[in-house]
Amino acid sequence: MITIILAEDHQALIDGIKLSLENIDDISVIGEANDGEALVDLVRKKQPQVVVTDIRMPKCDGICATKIIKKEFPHIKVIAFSMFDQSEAVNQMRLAGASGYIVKNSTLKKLVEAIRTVVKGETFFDDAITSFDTTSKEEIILSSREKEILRLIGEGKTSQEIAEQLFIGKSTVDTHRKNILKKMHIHGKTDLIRFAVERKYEF
Amino acid sequence: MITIILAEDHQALIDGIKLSLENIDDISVIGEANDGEALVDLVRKKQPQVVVTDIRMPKCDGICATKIIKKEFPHIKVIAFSMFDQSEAVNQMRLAGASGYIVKNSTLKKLVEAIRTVVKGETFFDDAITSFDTTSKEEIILSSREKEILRLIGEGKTSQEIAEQLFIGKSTVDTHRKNILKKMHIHGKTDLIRFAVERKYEF
DNA sequence: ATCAAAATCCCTATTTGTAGGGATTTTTTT
DNA sequence: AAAAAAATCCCTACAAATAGGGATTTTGAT
Repeated sequence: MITIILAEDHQALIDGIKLSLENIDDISVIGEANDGEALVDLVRKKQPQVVVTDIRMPKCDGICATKIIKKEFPHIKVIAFSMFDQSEAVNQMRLAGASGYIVKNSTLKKLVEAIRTVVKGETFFDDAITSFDTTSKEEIILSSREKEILRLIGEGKTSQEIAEQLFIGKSTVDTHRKNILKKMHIHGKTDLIRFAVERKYEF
Repeated sequence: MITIILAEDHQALIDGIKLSLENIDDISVIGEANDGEALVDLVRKKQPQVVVTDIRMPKCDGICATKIIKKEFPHIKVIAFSMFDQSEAVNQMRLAGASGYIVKNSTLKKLVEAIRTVVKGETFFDDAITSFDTTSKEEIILSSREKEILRLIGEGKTSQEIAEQLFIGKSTVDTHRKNILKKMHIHGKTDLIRFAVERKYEF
């Protein structure tokens, strides 16, 4: 019997997946969580064989949760379950230690296949994943100040407004902005905002 | 027996909802679609009592599909099922003729409740919907050129690049930009991009 | 054929962001 | 205590977007 824990901030999706997996004899859902922190706590308590987690989640995202889980329990397999085909996110999950990645608009059959594959020690990456750079070893780590500023950018604030809110100079905000762009290999405000919007959960 | 059709571009979610509803005696899922066009076709063929549809969908979004359905079959109730609490989207769905609105991270119980409520002729709007302007009667209708430009803005293109791609002047693009901002009561590029990104399906 | 809407273009001015460079101070880690 | 990382600030220059104004042409519908 394969024991798994589901993490996903949309309860309807959890309910749906759980119900579907009830018909699968060799898989048992032993827990569920709606955010990263709850997931990590639950994993510590129940120690499942596989964790299926969304990437975008409140409190501590899938990447963050995976890092903690893999550090404490290297044998537990993690499968990322994402809404979008974001190559950067895939890569970050891979670096965090995830063994599989499937997009949400795939069928539940694929999920079952992925679960069975990772428990065998193999990896399972969805065909739908267009491009992910297996060569890249660099981890994008934003400092807390950078995350804070990125969040405010995503909220639509200008550098000037952010500076006033944080009681720092506009030049400082601009510098952080530049560093964020550099770290993420991004050019232009659109990509920055897209990034901020797509990651509009807690950083 | 309440007959319903589900429309949602994420198959996993459809599978989950369908399975959950199988245990509900008075509700029967008689069809499913992954995009707006397929939904409208299916509704014409099967004429369900209720349509539960995502807003963000390929080809013809939930708003567009709802308008067509309500025009051809005013008696069919439509419930919007959205990922986000976007007040603008809620309002547009309401104007298009939707009888209900629930966010996806609510439980399936709420969905069942919503379905039973709308068949009685009542409306069901999720408590999670923070603010939606019931007074506003204005429908935001972007012209096809404006939609095209909004899409390109969302892809990260600058006015200059858009102008070159469409073989028009930069000033024209700027004018369209201004008109889009005005029509949507939006200020600043961030909101514009947020809008474009959140609506990154076909317009 | 006429009217309205859509699409096209230009002007000025201001604000905001990007891209380089450099520099200091504070905090954290080793 | 020394090294590394994070956070702070400033400079110049250029590109891009916003906001106001006005104007013409094309297209679609009655």
